[in-house]
Amino acid sequence: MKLPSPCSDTEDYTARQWDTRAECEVRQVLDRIADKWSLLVLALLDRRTLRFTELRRSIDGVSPRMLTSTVRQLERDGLVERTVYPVVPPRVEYRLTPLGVSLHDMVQSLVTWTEEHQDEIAAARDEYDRKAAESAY
Amino acid sequence: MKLPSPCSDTEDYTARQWDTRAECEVRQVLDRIADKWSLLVLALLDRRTLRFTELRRSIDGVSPRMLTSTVRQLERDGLVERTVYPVVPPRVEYRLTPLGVSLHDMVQSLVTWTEEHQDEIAAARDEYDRKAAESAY
DNA sequence: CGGTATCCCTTTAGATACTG
DNA sequence: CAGTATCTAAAGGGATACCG
Repeated sequence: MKLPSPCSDTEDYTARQWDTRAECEVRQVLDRIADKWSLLVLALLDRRTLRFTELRRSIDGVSPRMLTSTVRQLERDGLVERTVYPVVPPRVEYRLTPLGVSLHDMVQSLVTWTEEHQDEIAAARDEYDRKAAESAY
Repeated sequence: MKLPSPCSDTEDYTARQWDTRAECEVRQVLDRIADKWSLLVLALLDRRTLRFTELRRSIDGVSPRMLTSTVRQLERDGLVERTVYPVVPPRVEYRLTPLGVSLHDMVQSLVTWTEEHQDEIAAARDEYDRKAAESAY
């Protein structure tokens, strides 16, 4: 995803001027946690060290290309630590950094919010779809 | 975005079994707040009612197609309320529902997390890029 | 004013074969 | 084992013209 972002020119998120820089920090974090596999990796590495193939087997449907790309981005952002052991066959281990743990905690509270409100959302959707269906006649 | 999701088969997010249903609630909420324009709309409607054109003018670069799609999804999820006044020319107003306010609060705490850790992330990236650059030689 | 409809392009992700 | 390379498919989003 690109441009616009909930970054304000001031310190206040609710300010009226919106930043459209791709560099916006909030947007970047959001893009990271919202991508298709990052959250799974973050959760699997919670209090646990896993190797590449272990991650791959634990995440149903991920291709080696996407898993590599995902862990590399997480590593680049300082959320995951990658350790290469110079042995044959190669052994590479992944674990969360303290920053990764912190983000995982943040995500947990989003999960909690979702659990608390999923019924409301579902009800809203049902009503919306029902009204849409009846006005189609 | 599609399939996999940080939904467990149990109540516990940290459980080991991962759900790959597109219906996962967490994934749906994440997809909503991570899309390109929803967060901007949510923030602009904070404590404020705005008309379609007002939103459009406030969000730099949004096309009518995307703005319509964005507010419709937010409305369907019960986050935004859309009120049509049967006058000519038409008048349509958007405002947050209590659920929308609640999600906006949740997002605010993500913003806060990001502000608190953006220096760490930036430092990690710099180091990663620096190492990548030097190992390229 | 508040949208829809249409077309097109870019980004993202999946499949698969291959390698140090 | 832990990836990389290449190709393809699909989703997301932009531009623009038009309509009730």
